[in-house]
Amino acid sequence: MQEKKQQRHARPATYGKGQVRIDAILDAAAEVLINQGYKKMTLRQIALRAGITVGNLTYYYPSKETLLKDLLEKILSGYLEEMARIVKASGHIPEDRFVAVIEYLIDDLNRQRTTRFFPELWALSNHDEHAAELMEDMYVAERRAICDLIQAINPNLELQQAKHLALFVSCSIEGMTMFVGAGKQQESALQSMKKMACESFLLLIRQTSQA
Amino acid sequence: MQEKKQQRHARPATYGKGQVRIDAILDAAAEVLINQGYKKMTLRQIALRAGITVGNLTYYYPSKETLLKDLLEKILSGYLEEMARIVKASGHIPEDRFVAVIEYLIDDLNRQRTTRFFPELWALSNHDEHAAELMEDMYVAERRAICDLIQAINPNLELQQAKHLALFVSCSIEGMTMFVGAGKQQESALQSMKKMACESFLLLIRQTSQA
DNA sequence: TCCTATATTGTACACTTGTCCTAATTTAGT
DNA sequence: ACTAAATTAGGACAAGTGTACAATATAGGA
Repeated sequence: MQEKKQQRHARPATYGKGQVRIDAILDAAAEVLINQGYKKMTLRQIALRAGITVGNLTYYYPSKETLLKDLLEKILSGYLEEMARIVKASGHIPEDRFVAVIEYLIDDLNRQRTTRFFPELWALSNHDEHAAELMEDMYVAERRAICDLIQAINPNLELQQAKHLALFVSCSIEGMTMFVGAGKQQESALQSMKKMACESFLLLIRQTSQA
Repeated sequence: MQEKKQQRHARPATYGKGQVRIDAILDAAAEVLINQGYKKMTLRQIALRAGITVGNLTYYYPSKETLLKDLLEKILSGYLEEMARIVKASGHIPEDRFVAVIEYLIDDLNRQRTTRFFPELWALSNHDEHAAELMEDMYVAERRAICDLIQAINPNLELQQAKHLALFVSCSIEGMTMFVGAGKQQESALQSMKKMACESFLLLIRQTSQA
């Protein structure tokens, strides 16, 4: 039962000041990544946004690689925690909980932070092994949560079927990132997508039968 | 009835040699983009892969921006042409044609070229206006094709409904890019996704009623 | 063959990148 | 106040970036 510990790659900050700095650095890095893209996410831009010097930045993060690791871990774990919160907070009727999760995920596309970050992550994980691992971990957890809900809705499903359904559901929603939400289509489209997705997924889950 | 002309941004090549060079440059650029990502898509890498010098490269493309334009236009128009070919080649029963298109799009995810290129494009279009326009043009055309098929399947649908359905279908498939196909999940998952997608989409199209 | 536009090379430039290093400043416990 | 560790600033570095340009080589019609 190994717990995946939240390990920081930054220099361990002993004074309070250092801890604040590290947070500021990661926040600044996230802003730059989201507002300007990974290509322009340079140490100097991050330092500028964080209000410190490059020298100070490299004191906490001796390499850009470690900074990127911490940044991705922080952002991704944020999404996972929020997801877990939604699952817990929703009622006890499986259908309702499923719909709550779907609607949360789709509503999240209204945040520019989301619609800009994930394509960067996907592109990054194409050629960055560590980014790929972190991304995989997050989606595995997301699919597991969705899979549980699916099995609660239709207990007759085999595990493999439920897993494939969860994968399909996850894909369908992630695919909206580039097209729906923050500054892309009209608001009505997002509402329409939500309705369509929920109805379509529930239909698919209920009517899928054992092999 | 304006025709969007396929305009090259490269220096017009008068000799045959020049035309061959431009093709080689774009092919090399595509390879580098797909194999190493946009960040490493440098003029020197492209020139190396194309077997020419940087000086020669900048003779045809005086700026990296124009090279990127031609590259994206070439790749995207390739996908659009292939898509149009599939639509034309499929039978005359609407359902069959729809399924053919869906299956083509999903099967295409078996090409690493596809699963690597599109995330790069999505990330690029986050902060590159021109990339965003080209991408939008392609997806608009794709959705129009899907929308036509949807209306053929269920003529009772209002245009807006059909458009939203097409958007949902397109999103669902694009979302698979990061998770299914070339070196991601097992082959069985892709087959399962194909089956699920077709059944689910057809169900959704048939049962959606007028507002 | 010769000649001119085309194609190609090699080099140079100004700029940005991540990383490194030393000196100065600040912190918090004694 | 003193001190040792932690933090910060500022500058330097080599490597890599896109771009510019003059010199050379090649193509293909006259």
